[in-house]
Amino acid sequence: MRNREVARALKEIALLLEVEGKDKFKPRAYRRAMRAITSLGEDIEAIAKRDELTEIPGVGKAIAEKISSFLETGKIDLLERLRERVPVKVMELEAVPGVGPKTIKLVYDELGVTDLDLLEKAAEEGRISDLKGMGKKTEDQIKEGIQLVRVGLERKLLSEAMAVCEPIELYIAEIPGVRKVVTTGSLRRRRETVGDLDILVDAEDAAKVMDAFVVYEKVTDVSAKGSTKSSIRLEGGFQVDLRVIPSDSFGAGLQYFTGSVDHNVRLRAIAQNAGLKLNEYGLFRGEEKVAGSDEAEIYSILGLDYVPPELRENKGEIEAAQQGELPELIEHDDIRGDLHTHTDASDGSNTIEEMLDAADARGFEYFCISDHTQSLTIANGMDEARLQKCIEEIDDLNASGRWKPTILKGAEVDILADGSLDIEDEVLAQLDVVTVSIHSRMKDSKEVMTDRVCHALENKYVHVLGHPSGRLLLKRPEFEIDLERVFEVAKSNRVLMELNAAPSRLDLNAGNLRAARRMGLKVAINTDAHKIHELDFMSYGVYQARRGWLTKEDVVNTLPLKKLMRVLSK
DNA sequence: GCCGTTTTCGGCCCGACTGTTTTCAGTCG
Repeated sequence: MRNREVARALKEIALLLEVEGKDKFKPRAYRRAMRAITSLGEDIEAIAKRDELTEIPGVGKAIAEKISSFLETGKIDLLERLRERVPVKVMELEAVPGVGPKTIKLVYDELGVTDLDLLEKAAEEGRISDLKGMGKKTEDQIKEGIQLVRVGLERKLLSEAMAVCEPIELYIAEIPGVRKVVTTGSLRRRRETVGDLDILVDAEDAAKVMDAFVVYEKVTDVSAKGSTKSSIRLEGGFQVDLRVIPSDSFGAGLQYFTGSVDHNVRLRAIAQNAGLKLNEYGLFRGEEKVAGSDEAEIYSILGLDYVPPELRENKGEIEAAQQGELPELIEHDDIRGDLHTHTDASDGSNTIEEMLDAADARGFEYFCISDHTQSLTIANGMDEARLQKCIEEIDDLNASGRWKPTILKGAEVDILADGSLDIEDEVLAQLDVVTVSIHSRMKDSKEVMTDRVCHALENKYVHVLGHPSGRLLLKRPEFEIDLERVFEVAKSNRVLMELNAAPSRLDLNAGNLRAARRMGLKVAINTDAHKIHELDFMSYGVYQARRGWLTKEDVVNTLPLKKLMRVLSK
């Protein structure tokens, strides 16, 4: 996937145009296209190949040509020319909090600053505070910002962000006079990774909330404190914004701060066309507020069904909501079991009994044990003989009647270099759920990888393709693979796609899930738990499924056992 | 540069906060 590279190039063009300062709408257009591509979820090269770049909102003929050029040659003429005219490392300067295009232009024009080192030098020498419109405080802020960039402000996994968020929400909830605390932004939309927290508060006394918020124990820096809005940084640089919104505007605030930006821009345009105005305080006709306290009411007045936060990405949810065609998204309670878990028979941490106790405690109706197979030696993968023993052990455990969930016999079988499997068919034939996964040769070319996976899916004993894209969020990109072809082969061989719920994977991504759904493929949401507490990853899987527009009907582990077994008996 | 149930030309989201300003520009979300 080269989406990120393309987005980066467009952003650099936008910034350079802004620094040049000739036209302020052109850079805005490039930024809009950049945002659309960032949240695409589908491989932009595939879209380019289909000649459908201009279907991306914000991408017209001119930008489409530049994207094509970038994909083919790695270059964009305009960008090259801009870099010559404005030889400034805009991307690294822009990363400094508090520094935007205008500041970049100023320090470049007046001080010849072209990169982070020169910016730091200028700040250290006090030359920035001498500039018009700049002062000592701004200079100090820039110095601190440079340190933050150097430390590396990165996004957090959704799971980590939620772990940071929870105690802060509790802390705020206990401030006297606080009526409601909701975290909005990308966390509420359940994005895979989160850059900062946006907390919304309904309280009697805003000032009291602000005072308490900025002295939260883990605060290292207060970057803003006003009467309704404050920003802090936590240890490690994670930013948390807090807003206090009046009760009768709380729903509008929720809507506004949940975003996404593009979803909100569309919504405000719909309001405008209806002679209304939408902002974080409410929906207004002239001076009169027609909605504000209730988020759903805003959608309703604008003629839309309520759009769940996970869908608010301007990816067709507005149109669907207008036509009453939003899918009824899967809920956590729909899940009846987990089809991919590990025990200490391979690289899991808990015994099969411990895992079963945990599954029982979670009220599962069925539970599949699927340890690794022999090629994954590092994970103590099983050969046929050990797997055979496992199968017999599970028969005994089921017979014991000790656990409520029916224990399903499974394995996570390795796909070898040539696409064959590392366990003999006669053993696979005895398993209830055969999941196949790639764990090796992840740098294979797209062609080879796609052939490998498709070949594996043609084995008649295979039920599920595990973590189909192989990515590790913030760590490892997806491997090169033509998922569209994989989906087709899966469909004709009645193979299910896994949505791996591990928060570091969330594999498939939302765009892939939608594509799979469109093709009529069924999905299994699995935790891939290696420890008992990882069974709780299921929530992240459900969030991701919702982001991928999946309904209960699209997900096989919402089925009662009998129906599930019918799906699995190919 | 993009886009259109007012428009193929003429618009382009907007409010809070900060800092450096006596009334506003820049950044951020």
